[in-house]
Amino acid sequence: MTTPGLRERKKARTRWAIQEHALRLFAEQGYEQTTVDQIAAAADISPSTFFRYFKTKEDVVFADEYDPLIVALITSAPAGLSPLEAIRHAVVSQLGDVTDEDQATILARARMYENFNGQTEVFTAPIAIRMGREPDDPMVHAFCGGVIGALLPAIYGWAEHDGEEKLSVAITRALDALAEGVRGA
Amino acid sequence: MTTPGLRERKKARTRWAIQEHALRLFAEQGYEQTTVDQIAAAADISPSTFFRYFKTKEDVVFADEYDPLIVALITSAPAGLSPLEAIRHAVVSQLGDVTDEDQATILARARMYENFNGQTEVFTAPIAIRMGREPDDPMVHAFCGGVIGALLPAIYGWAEHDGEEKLSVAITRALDALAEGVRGA
Amino acid sequence: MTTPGLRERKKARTRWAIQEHALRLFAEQGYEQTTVDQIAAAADISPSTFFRYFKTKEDVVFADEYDPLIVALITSAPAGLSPLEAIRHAVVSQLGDVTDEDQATILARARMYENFNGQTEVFTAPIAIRMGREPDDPMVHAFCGGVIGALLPAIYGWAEHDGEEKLSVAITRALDALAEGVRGA
Amino acid sequence: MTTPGLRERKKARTRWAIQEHALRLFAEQGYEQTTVDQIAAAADISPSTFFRYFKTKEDVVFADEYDPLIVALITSAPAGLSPLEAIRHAVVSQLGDVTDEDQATILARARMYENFNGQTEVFTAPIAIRMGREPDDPMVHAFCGGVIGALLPAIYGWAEHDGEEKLSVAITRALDALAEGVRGA
DNA sequence: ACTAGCGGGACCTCCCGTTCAT
DNA sequence: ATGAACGGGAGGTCCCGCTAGT
Repeated sequence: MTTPGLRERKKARTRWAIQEHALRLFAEQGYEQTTVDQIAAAADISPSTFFRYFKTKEDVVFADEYDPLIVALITSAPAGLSPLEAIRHAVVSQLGDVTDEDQATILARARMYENFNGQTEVFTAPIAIRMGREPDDPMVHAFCGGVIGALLPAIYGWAEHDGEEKLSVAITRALDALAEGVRGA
Repeated sequence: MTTPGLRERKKARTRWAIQEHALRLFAEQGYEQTTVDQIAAAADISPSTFFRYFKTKEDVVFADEYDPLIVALITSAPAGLSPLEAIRHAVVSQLGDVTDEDQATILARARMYENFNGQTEVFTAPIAIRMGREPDDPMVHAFCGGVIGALLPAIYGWAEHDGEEKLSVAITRALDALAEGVRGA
Repeated sequence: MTTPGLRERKKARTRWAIQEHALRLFAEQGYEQTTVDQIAAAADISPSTFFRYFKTKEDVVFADEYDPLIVALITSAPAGLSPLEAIRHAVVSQLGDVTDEDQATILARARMYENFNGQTEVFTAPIAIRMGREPDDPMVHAFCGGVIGALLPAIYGWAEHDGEEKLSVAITRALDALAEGVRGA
Repeated sequence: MTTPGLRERKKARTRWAIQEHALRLFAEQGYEQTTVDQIAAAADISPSTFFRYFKTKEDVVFADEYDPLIVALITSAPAGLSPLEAIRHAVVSQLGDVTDEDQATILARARMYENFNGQTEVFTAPIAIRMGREPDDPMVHAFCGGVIGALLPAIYGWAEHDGEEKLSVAITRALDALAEGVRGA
């Protein structure tokens, strides 16, 4: 078992170059506005090579080799922490020393979130009132985003099982799970 | 106050037909697999008419006239409820008597959530262990979805303001907001 | 024979409104970038009404009621003038008191000329050298534009008659005609 | 200096085939009446390949590799010739042995000139009278085309500089430039 | 009658899979 | 085996003719 050969190193470099340029372009121009051809040109490879390294354009954003780190951090968080605290611990730990490239990745991912932004207003507007805050307060967005994030997989799971149980049951369970995870059961 | 005239009624009928068939097809074949031409054919209109009513294919899913109802329900929820409980109250109320069309809309929206599913595993896997549940337990997904939902707007807002404050601060605040909203401050 | 009825006046006003807004939009955004729908919206009519007044989008630019004036001016120019001088006389006379609307029309027409600009370089570059001027000197462009303008109908006429005579003959005649008209024979 | 390789040769052949068939179809059916799909079918390629080689449909007509020849011919024309004579010399030289393909290109380009034909009548009608010729005499068209060709860039340049000087000044200069170039100053 | 709306079709861009030359 | 070129097909925009409501 020798040190990774020249081929492997070159492959890694190519992969890194693609991601690097793709994320930069996404940040500069937006995800939809950036074409695979542009990325390929920037990384000085052919478009087909792009697809050799990443199955789809989306994969550039979501292929992340740092994910295992988060997994490890959550797993190894102190046992007394609630799930929410464990995640906070892990995320904040990892993001403490975020490099420039990581920033680009994060930004690119976040940009893709724009697509989903539209429907949050349904919740943010009335909730802002209830919380006594402005409708564009980050805390309102965070909370409403969290609720929606909890609802979506519930609805999706319900839809997949085609109504075996009532939707309201699934939703109630999801929001309970959110509360439980936050509180620490 | 006259009757809305044939023109308006026809327009409304067309719009409804497009949405109806689009959502049905999305449910049957998936969103990506359904083409605008298919929708147009099913609704018995021309593809260009489709784009007259909805600027993009996505818009069919996210144009929802029932949203105001949710807003009203949250606003009018009993004052003592925490934000989370208020939302639960509103959502469950509205979904109590969900019609078939609503179901289709809900399902279609949820299907689009698939795109975002990829990254939840980062959290679900280790959290499932901490919660003593299976990795595909709906409650694990609900909680992790909620956390991600809270994180995304925080990250996005941070990216937009280009690092005025540390990312870890923004994230901490977001998770606190989630906790506060859940608990009821 | 009464004064033009209300209907006629309204029609004239509509026509004027269309042209007015169209030319304004062309000037602001460019011809290609302006859609008929935008023009219709600006003039507060429906797109189909637009086509009732102007057969095509192009026609807005080229429908010009002041053309007869130029014809009259050229015809009535002093007899001793060469053709070129007669045209100069007519054009300069009319353009002496150019209104704002006329300016818009002129500008719009000229913008459409952009499409033809590409091929002038073939002549301007070497001719600039021969004339001892810069390649973007207005006089170089004027002369080369003139030559091309004289060549095109010659070529086109030749193509239409499908080579009854040699192309070089047609071209020679065209350039001679240009010289003759300029000099005044 | 190696042979260009199969790849390059094939590429050149494809490009040539597209242009060949496109120009033929333009000549047969007119430019507007010919669709890109038809051209692609005739050249036995896919429509998307068409757009790989030419950014727009128009580009097929205006992409011309023979232009450098004209430049060279004008540049190397005898020093004593007036600009007009130099151009005549160059054009007639090149068109002396015009191949069939060249003919097609020329014809196609000239056909596109049709779009601009409309406004020449303003000049041709009265000028024909002054020149003592028929209104459709080729020489009348050549001369008037030349004048318009000279006027257009002047107007366009004037519009671009937004009226720094009077339009009549720009026009006078343009017509002077035409005269000067024709006469040989 | 006048005009709003729809149909049809062209243009052009993009993504991604596949084929074929090197 | 690597990668350049191509194919196929969808999305989205625009123009303009035609149908049919007011």
